[in-house]
Amino acid sequence: MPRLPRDFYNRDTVTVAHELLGKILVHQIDGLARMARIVEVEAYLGPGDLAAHSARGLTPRTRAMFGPPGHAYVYLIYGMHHCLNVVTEPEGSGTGVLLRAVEPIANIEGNTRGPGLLTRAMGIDKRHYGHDLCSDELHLLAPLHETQEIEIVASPRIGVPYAQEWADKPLRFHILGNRYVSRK
DNA sequence: TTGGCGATTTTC
DNA sequence: AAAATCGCCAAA
Repeated sequence: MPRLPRDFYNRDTVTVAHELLGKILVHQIDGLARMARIVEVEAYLGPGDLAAHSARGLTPRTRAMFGPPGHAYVYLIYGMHHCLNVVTEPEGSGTGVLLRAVEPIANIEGNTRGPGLLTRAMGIDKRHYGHDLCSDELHLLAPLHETQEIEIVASPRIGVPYAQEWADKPLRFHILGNRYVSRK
């Protein structure tokens, strides 16, 4: 299967979010490839998006989100869970896509239905902050052909009621009918 | 230096 | 419905 090139990520964030659905996340640990299919994501559109961390501006924490596309923005939430984002658009944009749920394919143990759960199951944590997603260790693959056409459902993002008019925008996307989506 | 809080998950 | 748990960041 072809690995997604950096150019894939250097595009409009909503476009990338849509196209990430059905792609395969790969993390190599001790020669073992943990693989899972992305079934749910959320788009964060930069400093103007009040739900995005980058709305706070360039800080030590958001540095990776303002970095070049095709890298990982990992953060710790509620003091106990890691979340993985894919950085999109040209360097400095502060945009990215949160991976919220994946479907296990190979070498995966445990629940993957939720942003904190999928990072745990994939073995991803702060060590991967700013990590290159075009690397041998951590990258994404495009299936040669979809087993079936993917239907995308849009809905408001989870857990951002404070973001005022941005709270209700339909920037969460998931694969219609997939059982590994984090919520009904 | 300090205090409030969060792109969550689990349990009561 | 509420706890668990800690790094980030704005304010002082």
